[in-house]
Amino acid sequence: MHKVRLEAGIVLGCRMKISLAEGEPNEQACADCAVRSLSICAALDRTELRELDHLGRHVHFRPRETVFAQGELTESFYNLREGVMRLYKLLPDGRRQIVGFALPGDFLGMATSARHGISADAVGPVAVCRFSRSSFARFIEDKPHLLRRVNELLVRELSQAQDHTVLLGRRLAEEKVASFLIGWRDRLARLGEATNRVPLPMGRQDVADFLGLTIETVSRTFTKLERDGLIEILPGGICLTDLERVEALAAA
Amino acid sequence: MHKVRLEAGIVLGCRMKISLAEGEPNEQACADCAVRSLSICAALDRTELRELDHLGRHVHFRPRETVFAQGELTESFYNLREGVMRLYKLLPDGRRQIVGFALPGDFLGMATSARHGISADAVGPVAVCRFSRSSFARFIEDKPHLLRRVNELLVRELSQAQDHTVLLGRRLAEEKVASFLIGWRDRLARLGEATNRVPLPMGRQDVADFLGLTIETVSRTFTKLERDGLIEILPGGICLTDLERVEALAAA
DNA sequence: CGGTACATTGAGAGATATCAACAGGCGTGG
DNA sequence: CCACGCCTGTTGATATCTCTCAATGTACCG
Repeated sequence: MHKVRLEAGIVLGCRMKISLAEGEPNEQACADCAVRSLSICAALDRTELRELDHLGRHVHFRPRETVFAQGELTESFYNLREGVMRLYKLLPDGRRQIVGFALPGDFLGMATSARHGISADAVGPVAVCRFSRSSFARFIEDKPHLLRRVNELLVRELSQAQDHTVLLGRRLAEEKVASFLIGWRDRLARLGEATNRVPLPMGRQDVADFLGLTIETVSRTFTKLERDGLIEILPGGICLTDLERVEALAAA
Repeated sequence: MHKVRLEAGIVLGCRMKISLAEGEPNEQACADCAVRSLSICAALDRTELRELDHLGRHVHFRPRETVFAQGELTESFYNLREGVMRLYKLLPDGRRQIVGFALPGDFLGMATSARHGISADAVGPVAVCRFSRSSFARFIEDKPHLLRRVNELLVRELSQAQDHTVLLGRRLAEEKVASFLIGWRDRLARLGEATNRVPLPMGRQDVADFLGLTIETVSRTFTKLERDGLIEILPGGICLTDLERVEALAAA
């Protein structure tokens, strides 16, 4: 049996053209943005998009680079255009909890307080649109449709966080892993990658820190699911061999 | 040593005058609302408050009564005026995870989808302001200041959810309990009850379901913290005897 | 005073963590 | 082209925390 590495598509940012520029002017207009329909920008009309062009700066990050960190002053907001990001919190003794993975279209960095409550860094190569907090605040201030859009995204995020809460508090390792695979697959599906082959651009440690497990338990659980015929472990991802049973576990 | 029952103040809704009315007209105007400064209503001017008077209905719930349930159509939003509510999710097999406790000023029921993602019921007697979803949507639609206020509350809730996520995924039972006590105390403090005596209107099972533990573990952990001199267990609540050490545990 | 619901305590089981060893892929450099 | 080292992932043996099951205790209420 020959296993092919799961190639993540464009949304996961696996095309390796990386620029190191720190805030190049937007060579590409918002009007042509690939993730516009997914992001907060979906709420904007042509004029507003042109205005936004001047506010945002395209920035690229290499794998493992930090975009912003817990405790830092909130000076910018970010619209993720390409790639995957880890959002996490650290305890003083180094324990880490990943609160979520960000995908293209996600809007990051919102905070009531002056400082970021979480850290965010790039899983693979990442491209974002960066906005200065103050100018973005001015831009959004009097645009009810944009405010409603932000609202909508926040409610969705909150709902996701609540689901995650149930997973962490009340599910067994096997259910956590299955639930993660299904959830991740569904999110990718909304971006256009819809198969039962789920690319996992993040490593096992990331999965563990997301699910509140150790890396060993995640590894063992994957292996068990494979032995039981629910999944197949491929380099770079997972194939959901028996989708029904994985979904059953995830719902349990 | 004589232990006095911890009396929760007005915010916890322990004054037992309960009306069973199903949507009485607002006998009391929004302008005089005790929780206005805490709620989304803080963003409204006098005219808007009068308008809101006509949209909201005062409704009371008895202990354990359900305000809305997971899966139900989202027909109303709720502004909690008095009392404490449990917000939770159930797994098909009955496991329960409490995602949060609501206090006066909290705005409940927001959902992107047509159905509620969580259930909410009254811990003790509860008083809410109920708004029809559609009329509230119409009211808020073109009011940027109100939309910004809602965003602010959502961001705060999201941040709380993320903290909860870390607690569930990466903390030991002792840290969870300490963290819960500190967090609950801080929230009550913002409502005006600021002592080291923390009333706990919810039962042990609720605490357990909030912290992702069993009732026995919560009980044992309380007992251990008391034996170690960090807290004193009182009927109806907890006294933080050694605040420093409890906070150290909570931060850990 | 008995009943019921809630809380505490104990003993043992079980799930996951920890510690440790090993395997495989990949890039570097000889 | 192969050898080496590094990083990531897997597997095994044991420890530990929390759960489960069961009994007991306690407050509240009719």
